[in-house]
Amino acid sequence: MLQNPDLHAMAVNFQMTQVGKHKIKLTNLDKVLFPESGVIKAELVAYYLNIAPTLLRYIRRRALSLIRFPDGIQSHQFFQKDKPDWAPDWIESVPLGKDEKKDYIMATDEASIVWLANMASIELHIRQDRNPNHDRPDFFIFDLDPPEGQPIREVVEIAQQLHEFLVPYGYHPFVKTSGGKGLHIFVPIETKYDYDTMFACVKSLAEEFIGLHPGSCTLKINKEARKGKLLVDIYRNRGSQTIVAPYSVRGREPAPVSMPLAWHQLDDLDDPTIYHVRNVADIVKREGDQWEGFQSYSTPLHTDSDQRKGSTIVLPPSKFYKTPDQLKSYLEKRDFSKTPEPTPSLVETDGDAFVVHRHHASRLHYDLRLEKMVPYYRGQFPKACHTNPVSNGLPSRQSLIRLSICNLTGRSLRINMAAA
DNA sequence: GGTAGCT
DNA sequence: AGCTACCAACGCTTG
DNA sequence: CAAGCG
Repeated sequence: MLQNPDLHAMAVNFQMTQVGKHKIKLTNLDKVLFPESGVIKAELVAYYLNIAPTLLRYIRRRALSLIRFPDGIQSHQFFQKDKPDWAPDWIESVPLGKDEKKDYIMATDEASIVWLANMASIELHIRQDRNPNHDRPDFFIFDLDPPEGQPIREVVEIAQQLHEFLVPYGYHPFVKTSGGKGLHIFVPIETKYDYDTMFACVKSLAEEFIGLHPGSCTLKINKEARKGKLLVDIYRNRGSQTIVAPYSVRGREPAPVSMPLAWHQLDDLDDPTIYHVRNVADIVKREGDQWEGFQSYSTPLHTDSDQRKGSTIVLPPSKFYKTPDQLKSYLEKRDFSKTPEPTPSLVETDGDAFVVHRHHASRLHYDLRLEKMVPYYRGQFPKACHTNPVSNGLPSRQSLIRLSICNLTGRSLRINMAAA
């Protein structure tokens, strides 16, 4: 007979763990959350712990919306934004919303991710802004929402068309699965526009794109009006709207993950549910995060004067992207006899090479120069894009990207990119 | 999943 | 001691 | 104006 009433009540169905410097009580680890696939809570916690370092790149300092399924996906679910007053004091939060009366949960480290997972927070949704710039989004979204029964290959084709459409504006779109049949396209932007400005810009892009593909796409939410067409959902690009985070699990069978992909991986994507809670951590460990450097690709929003004209693109000034003309004047200004650096030069290689320079300028930093043979975009980079810094118009089909890596904090790296 | 308020 | 309620949000369209 | 939808 157990004498301790607490011990009796809990039937020892919990265990303590420590993640970093925080102790966390994990409860009901054998509870089945996904009945068909048999995924239990221990697997959810393990997944989120393993993916945490990568996941945190996309959710750190973002107010979260949790979708929780404490008794599994067959039972009731609910949103949660407000931090409960019984949460550990090391769970960070930020007052937001009307009258700032809600204390939005933010994940800042692996421990907070594990705490969320133990709460059966299967889905993590994020805003497009990062604390403390809650009125300045740093990416925009196209949510490609196919009509019932549309084959995934048709969704892929539209995503690729949208990709090709956006690149000439200087944007650098990224794609991920939604976890269902949809695809999400994220486009990083500089953190200097309010939501209204961003939305107007996205809307004008979407309207032009739909004009090019009126038979297959629509902006109309109305069910009748969009019969059989894929909805290009731009309406999430507003403050207080959210979208499922990269690497979030979805609350349906077979526990799929919203999986960031490289564009070429769409070429043979037939079933988005091959990416799920049981294999994504291993895939990322083996093959890497396909959105690596996401933030470094941010660009200004385009303006009306940035319209493509003929075969020439006018890129807006950017601290990350340089046009060949801008680079030419930069290179002319450099005098390598006055610096201790070796003069950059092309090296005879198979195409892949790298050089690291220790560069003690106004701030100590390291320059990493990567040279890689890459095929033109999808084998046929549009002529209109020949001044894009990624292809750089080099006759040898070689792209050079200069990365300047500055160690600012001793812990994290800031990476600036420019074509070179 | 954890708590509070009610019976 | 057991039961239940709670846990988001907003513009837009439709009835 | 409430309900439904994304």
